[in-house]
Amino acid sequence: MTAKQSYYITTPIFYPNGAPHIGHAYTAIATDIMARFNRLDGKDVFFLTGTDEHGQKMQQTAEAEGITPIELADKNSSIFRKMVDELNCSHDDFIRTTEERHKNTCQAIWKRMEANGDIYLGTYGGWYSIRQEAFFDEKETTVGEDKVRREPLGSEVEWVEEESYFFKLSAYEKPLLELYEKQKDFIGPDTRRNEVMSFVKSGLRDLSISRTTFDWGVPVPGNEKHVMYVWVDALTNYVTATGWPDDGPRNHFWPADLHMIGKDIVRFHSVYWPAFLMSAGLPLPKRVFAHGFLFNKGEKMSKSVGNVVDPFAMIAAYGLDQVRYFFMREVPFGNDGSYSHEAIVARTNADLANDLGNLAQRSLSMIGKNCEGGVPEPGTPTGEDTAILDAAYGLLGMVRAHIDRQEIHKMLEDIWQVIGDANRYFASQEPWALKKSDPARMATVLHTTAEIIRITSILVAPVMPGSCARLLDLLAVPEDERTFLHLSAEHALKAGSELPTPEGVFPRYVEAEA
RNA sequence: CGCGGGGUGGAGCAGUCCGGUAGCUCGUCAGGCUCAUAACCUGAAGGUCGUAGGUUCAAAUCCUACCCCCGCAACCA
Repeated sequence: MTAKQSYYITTPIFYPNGAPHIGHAYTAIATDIMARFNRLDGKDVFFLTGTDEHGQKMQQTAEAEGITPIELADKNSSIFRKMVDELNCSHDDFIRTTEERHKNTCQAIWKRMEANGDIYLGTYGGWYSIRQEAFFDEKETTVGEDKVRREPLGSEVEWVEEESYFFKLSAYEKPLLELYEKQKDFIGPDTRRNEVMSFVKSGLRDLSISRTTFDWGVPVPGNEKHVMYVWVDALTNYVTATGWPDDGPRNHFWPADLHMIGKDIVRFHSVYWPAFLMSAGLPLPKRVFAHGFLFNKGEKMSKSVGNVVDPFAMIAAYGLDQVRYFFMREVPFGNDGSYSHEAIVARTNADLANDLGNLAQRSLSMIGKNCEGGVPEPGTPTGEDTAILDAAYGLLGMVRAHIDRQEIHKMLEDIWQVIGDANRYFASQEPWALKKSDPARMATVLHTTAEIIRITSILVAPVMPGSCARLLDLLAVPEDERTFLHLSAEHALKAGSELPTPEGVFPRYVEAEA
């Protein structure tokens, strides 16, 4: 037996300076689906998520709250951990950048980059706004009639310089462009790849990678006055979790197969990160995929507008699997998308309650009432039977191709095509009429329909693990026969298996009385 | 000339790269069925594909100009 193919996938590490919102949940759900899919497809999966806990903002927030930075990090990191748990994410590790293992890896990678001649000490200068607590590009600032230079929101800026270590990003312009050319699927989707390539072609400046103005971070080896600035610290987490530079059971997972990210951090993952890794002599991740943003009824969510949706509240209102399904089906993955109460209700009622849920209920309740022996014994299949069954058995190949390109919405489209066909098949075969005219034929139709539910439930399990498990329970499919290896006719439902009383898995969402 | 996305039946979208009878989901209307979660099935109505030109036998699709909407530049995926 050959060793399982390994598959390492990551979410970004979340910055726990505030509460998680639906965007964090979106990334986590999508990544979880990729992880679960590959696990069911027989791969040895390592799925990493976590929190990025260093930096000036965390330090300032902690001060404002009168607690220490680590107390703040502990508190907020646990909320993100609770979020991924409630989302039913199947992560294998939850990394925190304040952990000792991470400090070791950061310092090790820093030393490798330094030894390679890519880190030097210089001066970082910029227009700094005390009120905004941020640096601004000179192009963003304007000098008013009073000869005072201001940032876009109007506060005064002053030129501030500090000692900083720099990474020779400029030296990696050509290697990066070669990477994008040679490894065409390094960045997805294509629009993001184009953006990154034009950014790199426009010229790269060296990158400031340390700070002396705060100390909440990983100390720079050999100069403890400095802490590492966000890039090296945060991105390195992906390597930390594999145990590098020490020997360990997870070493073989590096390089990562996929970094799933939001489109706002494409540059960090597709420019800075591979450059760091090249410098440190480490293998590069195979792919970076950036999904789009979610808008609340077409409007960007923001705290000031007050339309920020709390993922916990959303799960409570619609149900976890409904939320997971909705976002993956409604929004072409990689594009921006929009959500609203009406859209979630319409989508989940139509697809889950009416199509899949009702298909299961109508067929299983007929089996329950008319087939005392449990799963009915199928007879010789007709053309209609084999057509729908072949369509179902053929899904895996199509769906796998979509998932390889992170086209999660297309996977669901294809599966729901078969579910729709199965409803039409059921209606055209009229098993309720066959009950009197041809009970043996009825048994075949019911078995065929149940088999479609078995196949689709296994395929949809990455998206809706809980609900699909319940569907498979209703079909009495053994726990160890629920992987993609079992998506063939030879593992079809066995006649005579005893079945529990069917009950609805996807209730309709009914509006509360006004 | 800041960058980017988009304007296709009532709503949301696909189709645009590689021109060739305009498609999907929801909604609406009519019919059917009765196994089922007021569900399911069938059919219909509804679009001069943002505007104006151009290329072509033929343009939603290619070219040119213009109009409009939205996002980013603001803690944040």
